[in-house]
Amino acid sequence: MANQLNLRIDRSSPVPLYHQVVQGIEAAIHTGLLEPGSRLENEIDLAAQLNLSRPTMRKAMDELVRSGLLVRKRGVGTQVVSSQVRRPLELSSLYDDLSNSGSKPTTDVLSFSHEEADASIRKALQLPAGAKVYHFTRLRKVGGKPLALMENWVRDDITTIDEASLASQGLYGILRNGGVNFRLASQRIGAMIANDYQAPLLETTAGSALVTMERTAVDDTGRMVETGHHAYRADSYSFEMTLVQR
Amino acid sequence: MANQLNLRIDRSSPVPLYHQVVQGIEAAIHTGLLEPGSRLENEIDLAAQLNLSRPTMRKAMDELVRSGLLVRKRGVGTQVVSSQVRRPLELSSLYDDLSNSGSKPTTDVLSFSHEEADASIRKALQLPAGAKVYHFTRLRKVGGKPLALMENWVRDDITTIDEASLASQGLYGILRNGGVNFRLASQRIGAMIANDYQAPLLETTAGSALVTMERTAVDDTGRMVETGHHAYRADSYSFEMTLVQR
DNA sequence: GTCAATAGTTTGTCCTGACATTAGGATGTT
DNA sequence: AACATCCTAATGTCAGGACAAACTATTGAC
Repeated sequence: MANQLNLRIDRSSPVPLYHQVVQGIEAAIHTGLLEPGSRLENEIDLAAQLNLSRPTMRKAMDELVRSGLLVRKRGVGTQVVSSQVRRPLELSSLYDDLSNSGSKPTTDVLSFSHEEADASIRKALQLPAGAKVYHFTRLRKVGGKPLALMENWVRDDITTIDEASLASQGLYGILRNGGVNFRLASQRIGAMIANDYQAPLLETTAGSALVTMERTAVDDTGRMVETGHHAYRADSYSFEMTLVQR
Repeated sequence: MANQLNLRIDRSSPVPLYHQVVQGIEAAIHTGLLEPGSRLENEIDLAAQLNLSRPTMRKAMDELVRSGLLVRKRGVGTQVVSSQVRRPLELSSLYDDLSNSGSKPTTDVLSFSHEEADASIRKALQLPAGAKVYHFTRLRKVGGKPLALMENWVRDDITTIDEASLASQGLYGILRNGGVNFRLASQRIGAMIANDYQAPLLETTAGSALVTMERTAVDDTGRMVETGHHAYRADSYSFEMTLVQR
């Protein structure tokens, strides 16, 4: 008890109250103020201390439980989950992930075209016959070392894409600036052996292991915006995620 | 308009009302009664039709949005997301996944021991020095064909595990019967080349691609219950998931 | 001393009500 | 006819209350 979460709620802020609580508790956990395994005060007292209603407090805790930071148990209380588990896989691009982790990614655009979509791409993006798409292949490097080989198809009725912008920023950044609000993506992760085309580009030998990902992203209007096949060097990349039981 | 969702709410059921709504809408989507892209009626009317309050209706829709089946847009309405995207990766075992998809998995227990945990396992499971764990290796087959090679370590202060039960059911089933309530798991997915030990067991050749997964699972009391390294034949298995932007 | 009934605490569910914010269409003016 | 403005409809946020269900710990009985 005496948690003293040091939370301050700014009612004049445009940020929703429950989200301010989420951010506050997240910060408390990350700074170590709330230790793993420690119990929080009960919802009603916490809400009262912050002059919030219980539903608002509960909504905040719901989010934290969903993201795996807290664990609730009826009749017992709410605990900070033992740390060491990572954040869930987010709907972000490789470029963002690398930038956020302090690296400076670079991109080589290996091919670029604006062409009519073939049948498989039309199916993946749910486009009518004759629709055109941007089709390009990129090589992503970090610290001069190649990490990923990416081939993508993007529908062309949203924003224009050119080779120069692809070389200077991530695809998702371009699309977001073009007004796309991503909502969800479905992806499949597997493995394959590097072939003679991939191996020299990724500066590895044919026969080495690659992690593969196929992804299709959907925006808030339900349109399939982008689909792509990516291949990563297995010795440099893996997908990390946290699954939460509901 | 006139959606006629055919939902029936049973107020005497122990299943929470919002969850009955979730199940009903899920069923409507899967049976095609609600087509991809179609708009739902607004929350207030839907709630009124089912004699529910709006918060209850919203809670149901929140779940569906979270799982990626619906998309909401303020001022506009709620849409069924274009199908073709799959369900999110769930906290379940390979055994369950295979059983649910109609296959009949079998398990060969290659090794089994009850031994003192070494330093790396103690760290992964957060155990004190001298603690003992179950350590075993299994080969999972479907239709007689090998699919996965799995090595696991399980803490021994929860339930007893023996070779016979491992051969007849999945690890998560054993642990659940032993009273473990899983809450979350963190896992990493990557790739590797089959080595001389793995290749013959998986009936493939050394040098072929494998998908690897390392997972640590936590129960509702915050204890690390299980950790393991798995290797799957890349030509037979891949991880499929849906990411939802919040 | 051991076991079962009980009381209290905490989260889970559900309700009614209110106002804010946003998107998009309708309206009116230029 | 083109444009800006207003209005409407829908979701987003927040409050306060009530009861149910589950777990803990205490109390009581044998």
